[in-house]
Amino acid sequence: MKERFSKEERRKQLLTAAMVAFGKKGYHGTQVSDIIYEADVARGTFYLYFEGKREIFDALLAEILQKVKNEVTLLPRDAVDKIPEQMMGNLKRVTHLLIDNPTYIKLLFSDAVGLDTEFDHRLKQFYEDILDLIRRGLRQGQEMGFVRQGNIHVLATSLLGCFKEVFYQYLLGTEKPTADEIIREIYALVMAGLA
Amino acid sequence: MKERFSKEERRKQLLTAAMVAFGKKGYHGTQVSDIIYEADVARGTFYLYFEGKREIFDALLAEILQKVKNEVTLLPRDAVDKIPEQMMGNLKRVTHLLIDNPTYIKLLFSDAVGLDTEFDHRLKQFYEDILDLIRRGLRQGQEMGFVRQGNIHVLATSLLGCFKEVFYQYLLGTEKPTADEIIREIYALVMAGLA
Amino acid sequence: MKERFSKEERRKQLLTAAMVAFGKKGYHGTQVSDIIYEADVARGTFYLYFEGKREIFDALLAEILQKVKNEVTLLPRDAVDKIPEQMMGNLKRVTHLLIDNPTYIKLLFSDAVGLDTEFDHRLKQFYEDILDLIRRGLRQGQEMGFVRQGNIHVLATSLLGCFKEVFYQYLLGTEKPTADEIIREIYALVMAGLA
Amino acid sequence: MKERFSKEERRKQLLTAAMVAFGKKGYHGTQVSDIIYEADVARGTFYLYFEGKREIFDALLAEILQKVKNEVTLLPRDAVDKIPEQMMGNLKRVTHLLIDNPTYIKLLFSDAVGLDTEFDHRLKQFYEDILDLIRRGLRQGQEMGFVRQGNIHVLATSLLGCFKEVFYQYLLGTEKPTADEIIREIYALVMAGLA
DNA sequence: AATGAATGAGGGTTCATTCAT
DNA sequence: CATGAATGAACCCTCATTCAT
Repeated sequence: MKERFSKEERRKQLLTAAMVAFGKKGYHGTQVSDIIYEADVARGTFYLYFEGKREIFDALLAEILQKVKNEVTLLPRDAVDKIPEQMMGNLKRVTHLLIDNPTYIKLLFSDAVGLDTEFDHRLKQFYEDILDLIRRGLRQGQEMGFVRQGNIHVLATSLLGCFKEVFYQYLLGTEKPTADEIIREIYALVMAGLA
Repeated sequence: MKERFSKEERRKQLLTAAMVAFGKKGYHGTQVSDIIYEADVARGTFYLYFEGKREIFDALLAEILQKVKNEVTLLPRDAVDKIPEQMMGNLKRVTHLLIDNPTYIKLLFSDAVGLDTEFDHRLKQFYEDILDLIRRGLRQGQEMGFVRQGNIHVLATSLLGCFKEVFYQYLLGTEKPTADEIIREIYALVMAGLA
Repeated sequence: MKERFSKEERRKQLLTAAMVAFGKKGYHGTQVSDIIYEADVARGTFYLYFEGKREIFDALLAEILQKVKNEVTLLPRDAVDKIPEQMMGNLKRVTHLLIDNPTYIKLLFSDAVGLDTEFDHRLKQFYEDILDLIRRGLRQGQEMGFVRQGNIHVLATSLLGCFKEVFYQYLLGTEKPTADEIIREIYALVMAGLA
Repeated sequence: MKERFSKEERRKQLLTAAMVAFGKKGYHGTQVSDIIYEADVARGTFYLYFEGKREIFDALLAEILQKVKNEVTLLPRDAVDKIPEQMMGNLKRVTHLLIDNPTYIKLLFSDAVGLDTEFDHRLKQFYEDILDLIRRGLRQGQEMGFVRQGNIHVLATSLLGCFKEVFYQYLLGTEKPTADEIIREIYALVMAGLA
């Protein structure tokens, strides 16, 4: 029998193990065996804390999504003229969060994608929230005159895409730009396009 | 026994069935049974044409990737001042291809992602090619002075991301912009940023 | 379309191909594909001449068993004092037949064994015939006084075993005695043993 | 859920079930389903203990071969004049082992034969060991003068063959001699034959 | 008489989940 | 609380045989 942990510790331990396991082999490539091996816990114990493989993945993603939101939802509202700085701040914080935790990138951009309809819905909701945020920023910008007119939806989506792709390529490719480079370039693109 | 087809037709028929099946339930959710049911073909027949589920998916993706490339690789080279038009053209053609075949979007942006290492490599190669193309365009733009300096890699990746995300959201979300809107907005963003 | 053969030639051609194939990989290891590839004949053609894999194997074995019997059934009957020479002759002829056609050994002692109940019966019948022959020889030997008393069944079986095992080891092992050595030794064992 | 067993017991139980199943229908005729039905165990349980059908057969044969060796390897070495008795002892013990466990005969002389190359090798090794033993006995006999000169290899093989065939016919035929008869006859053949 | 694409029953193996201890 | 042996539905793939041409 292993050392005793509080319920909460055990859960954390399993979540961590699952993150490692999923990070290595992806959702489908990971077996419950991998997780319990990583956590050094018996098979049955796993099901004491989570309903199954799917659920622990959910929990993991929920955690990550929350962490991302935490870095981002603190938006302006009052001082409208600070929007650019605020967006810059969001950009910075999320970038650092992801660069510091590459496994988050893997799970978010790889394993979570196309898992199943239910999950797609959850992911959609998450991106919807983020997009909403961006759209609000854009609209305020438009009202203040420093953002041009145009289809806000496509615009916001594009911005999100810039951001996501950089991380996706970070995961896939060999090109590993620093957080600062990423932030600077995206900000510049947003501000002035390619010109 | 079903109607007789030439080997090539049968293969096509199976590929089409597979596309439908994968499009409905995604790679992991699809069983070989689904494909042969869709194709109205016996189990053994499937294995006469493909080594297995993985291989038919590969073939399908290869086909899609090729179709995308076909719309895109026709790049400038001589008349440098036509680069913007050319990129616009690429944008247009690929957009129409994808909007006309939403299943392509699903397979490319959802099922193909995070499948396994071997496939990641293939996808990486594909995006690498596209990124290369974009980078070449950007460099020429820089030389001609209408693209500002900056980290070309991140810039190109961002542009790719704008594009991909729009389609990804097209798949996920309820917002279905028309091909024209998509093209116009991305082009505007690229040209001038948000300003 | 291949050259035309008479029915009989085609059948022979298939039997030969089957012998080669079975000889290489054994009954279970051989697929119908192997046989038709070896025979350079289409799949359907095979079933035009034989009811199936099992039947062609049967035919093959029947042929071999017959060949063996042909070398052996020519037994004495009249001139009782010639029995030793006759047995020696049988020994010689069968030995040469098998050493010259090692595939026969493989099929007889390896693939045919334990195939199924129906085949076991056929093999049993074959050995029963051979054993009968040996027993008749032994009985005559007993009457004439140069074979000692004893359980004729076990004795005959043992003699058959001597013989079979030598060939089985010929197949399995690295020790490849010549036909002459084999004949001489077994004959000596039998003779000295029965004295 | 069935009664609980120790891992070792479960393994034994499966081996026993496999022996029964293989004994009934032979290796190729037996399905994993037969084994688990016989063992009254779920499909997955089987694969918890053995890698597959082939492996459990291997284990079974290894066990039988070991049992046979156990009855036989206790050879002379010091008192050379006791060789005949020792061989007689070996003969006796193995005969009783096999007569008491007819399934062993089936597996050894029927199913194990011609299974595949890897297995042929294992079987070859087994017989090689036995043959070695017999050859050693024969050589000592030659030195002491009660075994005549001759090709030791063929001689040893023949002796092994006598023995094997008796059991093979025991399996195949209707003639079921008692252990004593078998022993007496073979011994007599060997003794008188070598004199 | 010959062909070879199509068939589909059959068999093997995996792995998420359960539950008696 | 923890354990890990047992479960069995789910799936994949093979290959002997058929039959339209």
